[in-house]
Formats: sequence, C-alpha cells, structure tokens
Amino acid sequence: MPDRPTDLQRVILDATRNLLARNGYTNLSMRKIAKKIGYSATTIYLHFENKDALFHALIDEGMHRLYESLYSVHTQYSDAPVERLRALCRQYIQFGLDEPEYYEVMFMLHPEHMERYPAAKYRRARRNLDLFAQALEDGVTEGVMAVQNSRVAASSTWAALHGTVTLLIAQRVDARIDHEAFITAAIDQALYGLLPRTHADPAVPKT
Amino acid sequence: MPDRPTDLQRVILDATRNLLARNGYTNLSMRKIAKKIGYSATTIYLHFENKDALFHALIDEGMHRLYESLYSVHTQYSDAPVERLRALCRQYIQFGLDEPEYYEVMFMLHPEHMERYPAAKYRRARRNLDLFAQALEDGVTEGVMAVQNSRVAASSTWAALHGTVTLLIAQRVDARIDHEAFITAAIDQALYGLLPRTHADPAVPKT
Amino acid sequence: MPDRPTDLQRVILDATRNLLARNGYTNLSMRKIAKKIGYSATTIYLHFENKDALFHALIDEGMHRLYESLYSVHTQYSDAPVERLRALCRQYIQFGLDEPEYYEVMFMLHPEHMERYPAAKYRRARRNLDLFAQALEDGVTEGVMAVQNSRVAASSTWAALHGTVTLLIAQRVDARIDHEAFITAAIDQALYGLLPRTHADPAVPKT
Amino acid sequence: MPDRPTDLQRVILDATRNLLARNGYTNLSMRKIAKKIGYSATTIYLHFENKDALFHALIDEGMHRLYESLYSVHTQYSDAPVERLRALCRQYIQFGLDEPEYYEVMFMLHPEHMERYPAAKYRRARRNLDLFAQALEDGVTEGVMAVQNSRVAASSTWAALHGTVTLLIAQRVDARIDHEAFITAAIDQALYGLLPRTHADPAVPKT
DNA sequence: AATGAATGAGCATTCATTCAT
DNA sequence: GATGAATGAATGCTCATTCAT
Repeated sequence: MPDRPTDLQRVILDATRNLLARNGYTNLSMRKIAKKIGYSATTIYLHFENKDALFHALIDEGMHRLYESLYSVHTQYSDAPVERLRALCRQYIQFGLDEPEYYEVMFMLHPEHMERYPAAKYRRARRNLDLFAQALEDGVTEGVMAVQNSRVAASSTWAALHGTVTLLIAQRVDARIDHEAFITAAIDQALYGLLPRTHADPAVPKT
Repeated sequence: MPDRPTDLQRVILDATRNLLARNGYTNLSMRKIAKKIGYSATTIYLHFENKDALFHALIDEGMHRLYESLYSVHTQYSDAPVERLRALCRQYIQFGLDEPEYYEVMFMLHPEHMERYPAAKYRRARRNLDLFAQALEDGVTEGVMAVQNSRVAASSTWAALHGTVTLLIAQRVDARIDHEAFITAAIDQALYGLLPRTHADPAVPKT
Repeated sequence: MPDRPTDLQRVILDATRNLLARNGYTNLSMRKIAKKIGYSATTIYLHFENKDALFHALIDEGMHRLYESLYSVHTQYSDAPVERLRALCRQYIQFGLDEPEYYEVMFMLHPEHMERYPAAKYRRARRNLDLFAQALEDGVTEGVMAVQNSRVAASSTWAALHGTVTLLIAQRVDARIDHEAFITAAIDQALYGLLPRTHADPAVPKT
Repeated sequence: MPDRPTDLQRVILDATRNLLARNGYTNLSMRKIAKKIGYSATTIYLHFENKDALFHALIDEGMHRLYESLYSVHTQYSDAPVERLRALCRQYIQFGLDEPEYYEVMFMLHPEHMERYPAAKYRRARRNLDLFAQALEDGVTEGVMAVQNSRVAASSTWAALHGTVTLLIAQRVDARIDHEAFITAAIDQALYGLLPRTHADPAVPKT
C-alpha cells in the first residue's frame, strides 16, 4: 500500500501554527508559509480559499485540541466536581501557556479579524465552556458549590482564566511576581469564589 | 465662546484611538489616520515623532484617565476596604466598557507593540494596580480579607476583571447571557475568593 | 528566428543601467525602473532580491565585460609589454567612453553604495587591474619599463586613466580641447612616466 | 562697535559642509541643516533660493579655497616650474583628501546635479586649471618640460590627479597599498611623463 | 528676518491574490 | 495538483518646498 499523498492541508496548518508561534501574527504571510512548506504560495490557495479560511481552520483545530484536553480532565475527575473544576482551570491555563500563539489566534485576535468566523464553528467552540458549566452544575447538585446560574458562572470563571492567560502571554504581569504563584492565586480566587458560604462567614455588602 | 485653534494633537489622538478600536492595530496606518482627520499623513509627523510615539501617547492618556477614575473611588471609600475593592472592580470594568477604545489600546494590543513602551511610563501605568493592592492590604489589616500576598492578589483580581472586560469588548460572551449579570457574577466571584473563611474547605485541595 | 520569451532580468538590468547613467544613483528608484520597463515595481523583486542585488549584478556584469575587452588586448600583445600597456590604456578609456553607463555604475558611484559590494565580487573586479600589473612586470623584466612596485604603478596608471574617463564622461574637460588629443596626451603622459630614464633628472626633486 | 549680525549665509554653508563631510551627500537634507544651525528649515530659504543654489554656493566656495591654496603654491615656487608643478599636484591631492566631501561636491557629483551650475561660476573654477597650464608653459619656456599643448597637458595632468583623489576618496585603492606611496607614484608618473626625453631614452611606439 | 504648519511626491519593500499554463 | 509571473494596494517615513503670519 503506497503512502497516501501527503495531506497538504495538514502540512500547511502545522507550518502556519509553527510560524505563528515563532514570529507572531503580524509577521505571518502566505509567502512565508509557502516557503516553509516548500511549495509555491499559489499552492496554498488550492487548499484554503484565502488567508481568512486558513485562519479559521486553525482556530477550529485549536478549539478541538482544547476540547480534547479539557475533556480528558472532565472524564478523569468525573465524580469530584470541585477537583474537576480546579483541574479544568489548570488545564485551560496550561493550554494557553503551552501554545500561546494558538491561544492568541483563538481568543486574542481583534474581533474585526473574526467577523467572518462562521457561526457553526462558533458553536463547536462553545462546547469547551460547557465542560465548565457541567462541573458547576455537578458541584451545585452535590452541594459543594453555590452559584445562581451555571452558565453565567461558567462564563465568569472563564473570564478569570482568560484574563490570567492573557496577561501572562502579553507579559503584563509584574515581573517581580512568580508566574506559578500568580496562576495558583488566580485559580484559588476563582474557585473559592464559587464555594458555598457558611453563616459564620462575614457578610459581604452588595453594590 | 470662540473655537480655540484646533488642537491637532488632540484630534489625531482621538482619531487614532477610534480607528484602533474599530480595526485593530494591524489595520491602522498613518495614512488612514490622516485621511480620517482630513490632513496629509506628513502632518501627523509634525505632532508625533512616529507611529510608536503616537501610540504611546494614547496609552499614557488612557492610563491617566483610568487612574483618575479609580482614584476617585479610592478616596470615596477610604475606610471600607471591601466596599472599596468592590467599587474599584466595578469602576475598572465600567471604564473598560465606557471607553473600549482606550481599553483596547491600553491592554488588548499585541505584546509586540508593548515591548517598546518606555519603562518610565510603565511605572505610571502600574499605579492603577497599586490601588487594588492598597485595598487588599487595608482589608487584611482590618481582618476582612485573607490574602497571602497583596501584590499577587491584586494581580489575580486584575486578571479576573481584565478577562471580564476583554470578553465583553470582544463580544465573546454567550449572547444569551445578560451582561450585567455576568459582570456582577465576575466581581462577586473575585471578591468572595478573597474573603476570609471560617474553616478550610476540605473540598478544595491545594494544587 | 522566433523571439525568445523576454528575459526580464536582462531588460531590468539594461533599464537600470540606463537610468543610472542618466540620472545618477540618488535619482534611481525601483518605481522608475518599473515604469521604464513597463512592469510593476513588484515584478522587479521577482528577479532581484532588492535594490542592492540589482545594483551589484550590474557592477558584476560591467566588470566582466571590461575584463573581456582588456583580456583580448592582453593576449594580442603578449610579447610586447609597452605596446600592450598602451593598448590596455586605450582599451580601458575606450570602454569607459563606449559604455559610459556601465562605467558610471562600476566606478563613479558614491562609495557608500560600494561598501556593500560583496568581497568575492571585488576580487573578480580586481583581475582587471592585474592585467596592468602584469604588463608592467613584463616590461620591467624586459628592461623597457622602470617601476619600483608593479602593483602601485598599476594603480597609479589606473588612476590616470580613471581620471581621464571620468572627466570625459562628466563633461568636465574644457570644451575647447579635442577629446582625442586629450586622451592621447593622458596615455602618453602615463606611459612616458613609466619608462626608464638614462639619467636621473635633477630638476625633479623627490618629495 | 557692535557685533555684526551673524552672517547666516556663512553659518549655513559651514553647517552644510560639515554635515556633508559627516554623513555624505545622500543623507543631507534641508531639515538636517536647519536643525544643525538651530534655525527653522524655512529660514534657509531666506538665504538660498533652494537646495541647488546652496550647493552651487558651496561649490563656488570650494573652488575659491582650492584656488587660494594652489595660488599660494604658485607664488611660492614662482621661478621653478618643475618644483612648482610638483607642489601644485601635491596641494591638489591634499585638498581633496583634507576635504573629501567638499571635493565630492565640487568634482564627483553626478553631472545631472550640476546641470544648472551657472556658466559664470564655471569660469572661475577653470582658473585653477590655469595655474597648472602656467607652470607647464613656464617649464617649456625654460626647457625643462616638453609638452605640445599646455592646455591639453594641464588637463591630462589634472585627470591624473583627479583620478588619484577620486580613487582614494572612494576607497577603491587596493587596501594593501600604502596611500602615500600611491600618491607619490601618481605624481611622479605624471611629472616624468612631462619631462623632455633625450635621444638616449628608448623609443616609444605610437599607437 | 524668521517661523510653524502643512503638503504632495517620493522611497524600498511586503502583501494577498490572480491568472495562464 | 502545482506553479511562475505578475500586480495593485499598502506600509512607515523623509524630502524640498510653500504659505500665511
């Protein structure tokens, strides 16, 4: 059985991600991708309609990867919602730090760039958030978490994680702060904020 | 009241901020700014040394505005750290939503463009974070908050707020979620996570 | 005989050389070349990496042509060093006048633009001078020339020829002077200056 | 007696020459001159019609300086034509090396730049050559030189000197050659070429 | 005599994309 | 499938010069 013809689409995506990680979004061009894969620039257009489409495919793939990595956590801690949530948070942040330029394309690119990102793909992206919501619901069911609306809480938790990853990637965190300490603090703060409060806890004024 | 002679520097800054928020940094060009203000591109160079300088002036300005708005909160709630912190969070998010253009320039642009931001200006920018750290320290002193390191906690709190603002500005929050509910949830989660607890929660293992 | 598909590289080189000689380096631009050849400026970059590369190719070519023309003289007068040297001088000047465009690019442009001329190519360029040095050495061997250092003498001879060509090309020679007379005078003066003298002339003090 | 108001024309010329020497012709701009003298760019136009005029004034001045320096030699050796000629050659080359960018503006700029150089000024420039011609004529009269046409010989001598200066300024002389040796060789060669030949000297074939 | 404000033209280079083959 | 040739538009920036004051 002969080698299947190389899946060039695959090769292009890998090269793109690679270049992205090395040189950032601004310095990426079709020509450079072409050069990297040893094909002519024109060839890329045989596999992706245009730069946008290539990027969307990349985002898709990133979402998928993120989902896989979160899902494995999900199953691993299926019966311990709090641990599961903590692990999900860890995993999310880890993903962002492991593949920062991936993360950037997925979540940090200017909206203007993403306007044309097809709605169908958006839906798939949202499955990631569902894993968080699920953990929260399970936590509430078991009485170990207290949230009013799991979807809202999932989003606010995501916000905390997203902010954490974002500041780290953009190197906006005070240089004197240890990254690991920062990450742990961020996760703890988010998690503690979801735990049920006992009557012994001090009252918190609402705004 | 007669029109003062147009302060072109001002006009340029406003136009730039506007374009930046609308189209992102990648799509910003001196020519576009020029076109928008109805002057030649060359004229911009009469008022700003180069693109970077223009850009940095914009960040500076934003940082200053943010500081003013946070500082007024700071003084208003000077003797109630928890309320003050909550108000600071509110105010931070509000600033981001009121002035998304400034916020984007200040905190959402690609790190690559931040690298050249002069250290001296950076220091001024950090004063904003200090107000959060101060509130945390005061809270700890009064025994109404529990954090190990106020600087780290200030950063993790900032991360939560930054994530919140960012997702809102980029319109990445699920359309079915009410923004106000989302914001409140985010702030509550961050705040609750900082309060002292009567007993360590066994359900939350240390990472 | 059918037209070969246009060799654009060739066309670009010719156009560039032409413009260069007409307007000087300062006034040469990729756009102008493009306009002259009826292609877009971008197209030039398909054939030359950048302005420098284009420029160096031109120099290379000129050096090669000059060498060919000098070398044919070299072989023709292989056993008569004085006649050979005279012919080399003639040929050198003739080359400058026949191909002023090449000559300008090769020898009259501002040093600033030569600095980047690759060392390897420099070496090839120097072969031209070697033909003069060779003639001098042969002349000394045969006792028909008297020079202390053939390399130095080759250079000073070159200087005389270069000055001659340069002044002619730049039209700096007094209009009342016949060019042919000027050229002959220049060559004679250079040659006579290299011949052995029967007695040291007391009127010429050493510097 | 109060200070005369600063002769700005003078100041501008000095600054220009200075910048020229430091950064070369290509990097010279009206703005930079203005900055250097601490006046606005506009001010320069009050004293020179345009860049061309400024340059022409500079050339004028250079020609004048050269003349002064050659003339002092002329008077110093008034009764020894050969020594005088040698000293004139030395002085000419020295001038070129002492003020290379001056020399460049005067003699090496692309003709296209000089097209508009007024004829009247050209005449003044030619006086420099006259000093050489005079020396030659005196030499012939005294029987210590042999030239057919002093104007032609002056030009061919100038060509040799010009070539020498030019190659040195452009750094085109082989790096292994000592400059002083090169200069001496060039002058000697030019001078020897002008001396009368005795019957004992070997015959030189005419081309 | 001096200037600040302004500009159109120009620069080398890069880019995403198209088209004929 | 794949490509070489080509391009129009765009980029940040500099320049000589003008004009109203």
